[in-house]
Amino acid sequence: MVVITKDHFSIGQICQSGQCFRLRKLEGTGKAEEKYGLTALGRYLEIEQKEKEVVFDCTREEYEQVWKHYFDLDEDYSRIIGMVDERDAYLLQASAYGSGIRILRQELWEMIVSFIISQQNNIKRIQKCIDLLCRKYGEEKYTEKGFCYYDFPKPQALAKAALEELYACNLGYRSRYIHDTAESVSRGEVDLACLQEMSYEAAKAELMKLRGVGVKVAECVCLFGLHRTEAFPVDTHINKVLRQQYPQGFPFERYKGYEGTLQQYIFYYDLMKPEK
DNA sequence: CATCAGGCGAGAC
DNA sequence: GTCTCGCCTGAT
Repeated sequence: MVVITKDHFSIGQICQSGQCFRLRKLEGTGKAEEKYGLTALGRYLEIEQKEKEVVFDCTREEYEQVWKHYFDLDEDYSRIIGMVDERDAYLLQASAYGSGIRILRQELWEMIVSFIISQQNNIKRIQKCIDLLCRKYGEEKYTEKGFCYYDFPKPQALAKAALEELYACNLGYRSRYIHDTAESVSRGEVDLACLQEMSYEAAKAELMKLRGVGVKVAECVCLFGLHRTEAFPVDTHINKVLRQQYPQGFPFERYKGYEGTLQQYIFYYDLMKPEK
C-alpha cells in the first residue's frame, strides 16, 4: 500500500475524463468507498480514492518506478491552472471543475487503437470494444491474488485477426481501420519507436499515415501516448465550446506547451457539468 | 422514426 | 486545397 496525498490528483476525475479506457470504477463501490481497477503496462493495479488521499495497492518500489511516472505525479498542475487568464471566466471555471485531472503517460500502440475506435462513438461502447479486443487477442495474466486480466493486444496479434472477428468485437466500420493499421505497424511501415524522438508536427504527420487516423485521432495519440501536451484535439465538444465561448479565437499563444492539458479541462467540463 | 456519440476516407470540384 | 457524404451500432 502506498498512500499519496497530493493536490490536483483525483482518480475519479481521471477515470471520467475519457483519456484512459482501461481505468474503471469497480462495481459495488459507491461514494463512501471508491475503488478503481487499472490495466496498463502489462500490470493490474487497484486504487482507492479517499477524501484527501489516493491509495495504490502496490509496493513503494512499484509506485516509484512505474505509477508515479504513469500518473505524471512530478508535474505541478497548480502551476498550469495558475496560468489561466483572470479575465477568462469560462476557463477559470473549467480548470477548477476538473482540477484533479492529470495527463497520463499511456502506451503508444494502445492509444492508437483506442482513439481509432473512439471516432463517432461513445465512451461506454469504446470500453466494451477494447475489453473484447483484449480478451480475444491480449495475453491472459493473473495477479498474485489470482485475479485474471488481459494485456492490450500487440500489433502482430491484431494484424492476424480476420476482419469478421473484428466486426464481432463491435468495432463496426472501424474494423477495417484497425486491421490495416495493425498491419502497417507490425510490418514496420510506421515505426512507433521513432515517434518519441520526432517533433510534434512530424510525429502527427507520421501517425496520419495510418488508416483511420486523421487530425483529431493523431492529436489524441500525441497527447496521451507521447505526452505532447501542446496537442489540442478538437472534437465535437471542444468545437462547440470554441464557437460559443471563443468566437474571437482561443488564446493558444498564451498557453504554449500546455494546450492539451487545458483541452482536457474544457472537454471534461463540457462532458460532465450538470445541466448543459 | 431521426439524431448523436471525443471522425475519417474517398471522391468531386 | 475545401466540401460533402456514407459509414457500424447502440442509446435516447
